[in-house]
Amino acid sequence: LKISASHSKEILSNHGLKATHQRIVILQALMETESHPNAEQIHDKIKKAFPSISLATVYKTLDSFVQNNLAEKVLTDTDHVRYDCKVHEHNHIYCTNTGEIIDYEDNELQILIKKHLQSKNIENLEIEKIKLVITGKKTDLKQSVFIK
Amino acid sequence: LKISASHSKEILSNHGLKATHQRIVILQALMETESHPNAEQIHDKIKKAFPSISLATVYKTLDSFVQNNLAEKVLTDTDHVRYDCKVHEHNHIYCTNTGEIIDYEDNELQILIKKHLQSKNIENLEIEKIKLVITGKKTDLKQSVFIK
DNA sequence: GTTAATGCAAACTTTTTGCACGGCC
DNA sequence: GGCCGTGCAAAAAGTTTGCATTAAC
Repeated sequence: LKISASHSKEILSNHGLKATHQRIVILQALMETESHPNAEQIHDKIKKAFPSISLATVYKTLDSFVQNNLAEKVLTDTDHVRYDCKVHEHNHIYCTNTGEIIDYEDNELQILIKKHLQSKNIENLEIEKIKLVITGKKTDLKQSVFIK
Repeated sequence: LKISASHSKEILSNHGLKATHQRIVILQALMETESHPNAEQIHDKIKKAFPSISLATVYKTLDSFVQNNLAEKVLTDTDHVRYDCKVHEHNHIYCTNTGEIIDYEDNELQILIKKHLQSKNIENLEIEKIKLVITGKKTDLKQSVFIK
């Protein structure tokens, strides 16, 4: 999802963040990268157009995005933290062939699971969100997973 | 789940791993720790009774457990790798208050989700396993989450 | 006896921190 | 102009590696 600098600026303001050049560019990069990048990948991507930007700033900025509900950390089975622009509750498919993390949106599924959990009535737990993690292999590597 | 040294030894052999003193003790520690520890926590726990054990060995051993399907890495939203004894497919509850990872087993749920995914017929994906991650807060911190 | 695992220390990778400087509101 | 964000470099945290020693089968 490509967004303009002014739109990025607007999103930052709406989330109570000062719209610095660095944050504008990092948010743009995060929103237009589908692959759930880590801090270093975002830094690499931005450096071409903005060579002075520091990796430490990317770390700090991504942290501030998470604090302000603009992004969330993605759980991986390696030890690396990756980021996902927070749009709405969605699930992830981990491809064990390629290491990709693919978004899987399925509102019906979300409702199905929540209904089930409600019926189970888990005591002493206030559920904030749920996420299904599907691990598998893309069988046709030349082609993206097609979500019906 | 407490297990004896001889039982631990047996499990290791059954998984094709040489039953060294270190591995026996690490497996015992992992099985009896409900909190999904990381390498350092396991090392700390073992050191009391086995002061010469090296942290590097704990890392190597946990890796070998994962390779041999005795354990699996747990995905956290921090950057730390934690471990879970591999028993069977199960879900996790992350408590945002305490940082705990609590197992949630619910076979009905597993079946429900799988049926749904089958009906959705996701193309080009061979599903290996699914795991639901529930994020929430334990409302009564003095008491453990009770799974009905 | 042979082969593989362990312990140590050093290296490496990823992330965080402190502080002086600069830019946004 | 005041305050917060940034860049730099150094430190910290977490994990891996190489190699000589030791233990399992």
